[in-house]
Amino acid sequence: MLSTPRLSPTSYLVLGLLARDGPSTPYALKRQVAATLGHFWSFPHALLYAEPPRLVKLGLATETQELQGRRRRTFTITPAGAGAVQQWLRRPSHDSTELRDPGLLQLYFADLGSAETPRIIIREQLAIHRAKLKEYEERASSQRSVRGTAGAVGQLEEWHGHSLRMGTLYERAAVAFWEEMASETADDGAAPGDRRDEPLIA
Amino acid sequence: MLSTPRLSPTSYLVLGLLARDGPSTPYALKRQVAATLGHFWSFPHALLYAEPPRLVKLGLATETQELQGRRRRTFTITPAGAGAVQQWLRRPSHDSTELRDPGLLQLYFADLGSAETPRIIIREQLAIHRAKLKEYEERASSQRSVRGTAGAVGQLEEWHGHSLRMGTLYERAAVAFWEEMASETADDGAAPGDRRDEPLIA
DNA sequence: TGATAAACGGTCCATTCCATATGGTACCCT
DNA sequence: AGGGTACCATATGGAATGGACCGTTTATCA
Repeated sequence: MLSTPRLSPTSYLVLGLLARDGPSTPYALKRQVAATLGHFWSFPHALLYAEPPRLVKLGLATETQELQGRRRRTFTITPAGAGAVQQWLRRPSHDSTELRDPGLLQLYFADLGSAETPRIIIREQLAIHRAKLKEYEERASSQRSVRGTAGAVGQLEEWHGHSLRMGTLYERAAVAFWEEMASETADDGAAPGDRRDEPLIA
Repeated sequence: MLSTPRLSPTSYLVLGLLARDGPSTPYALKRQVAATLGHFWSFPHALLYAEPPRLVKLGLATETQELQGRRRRTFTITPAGAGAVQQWLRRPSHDSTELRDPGLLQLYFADLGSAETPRIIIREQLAIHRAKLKEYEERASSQRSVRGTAGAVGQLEEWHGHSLRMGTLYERAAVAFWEEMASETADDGAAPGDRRDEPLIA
């Protein structure tokens, strides 16, 4: 019970989804993830097929399988699994964040290029993240308007908004990051007022 | 020449370090990385031993080996390798960022816990990132004072400062992120004008 | 001085991850 | 019924991961 052989982030992802959405097939998990966390933390679908059986072996979930047709396997969280989630939520994650950003890597080596290289890289990354941020925010606002008309929408909508907010917040941080880089690098003819609203068009 | 079978971020990391620091052993690469990018992008050392030979096979580096003692292998970038780096620096990285943050994952499932769970998680993450930020900034300032006394210090110091700035900027973004989360979740006195951010509690 | 420990430098291995290919199932349309 | 296209799932080969392990050099101290 206490000596679970160390659960991975993937384990908790699956357990969490099973806890929140109820019994699910791996395919359902895959779609959930793709629509939410998948935007910035890629969980390959093969993983989401491989993880639930592991959880079953640990007694944290159970499995039922269709006997005809697609023989879909549906996984259900057990009390032990739910307990593991609760325990995890109470235990602060000291494992440090992995930020694998190709743009950051380029910036790190920007001094190997020409004098304009840093500015070019920064401008590019800024454009990319602003575009993504805009996309999130637009989707969020359309979401809101839908909700406005429909009164009490199901939990689905609710967590959808939840996940969108995560993406939004992350992209907002990224934009802030690159803007800071831009201002630090705006040596020569630096920005006069505020160039924050440069058109995003490539 | 153009049809290199797709170089990975790891490839460019190694090429970039070879370009900047000159001929290096895998161990030297490992130490460089650990002191800089490794803070937020873990490259396991085994990778840094495996990658250079691959680059040799592609003609982007050459290898020499000590014949006695530890039989260290030293790798040197070739003109083709240097060209690949330059080309890469000019090509914007559209591959999206991977942000693998256990804290973020917990936050995503915070509604499965008790009412205080979100606040606890946010407070924890904020503390963690603030501590790291402080550490970076302190090291940066001690760095500066050393440089102040020594006049023209070598390039080593320069890129060291460079890398520190990266860590610093990243942590600053993280702190901003979690502060934003904190302010959004400071419900009890909920946001007056804007209810978009309904409390996460189930 | 010699013995021992500690740090250095590197390799190897079991496991997991990951992307892609591929195979089966259900539904839709005519 | 036939065939096209989503949908759903697994298989597979290569890479990444992280730790154990091993030889070399330097430090410590009796």
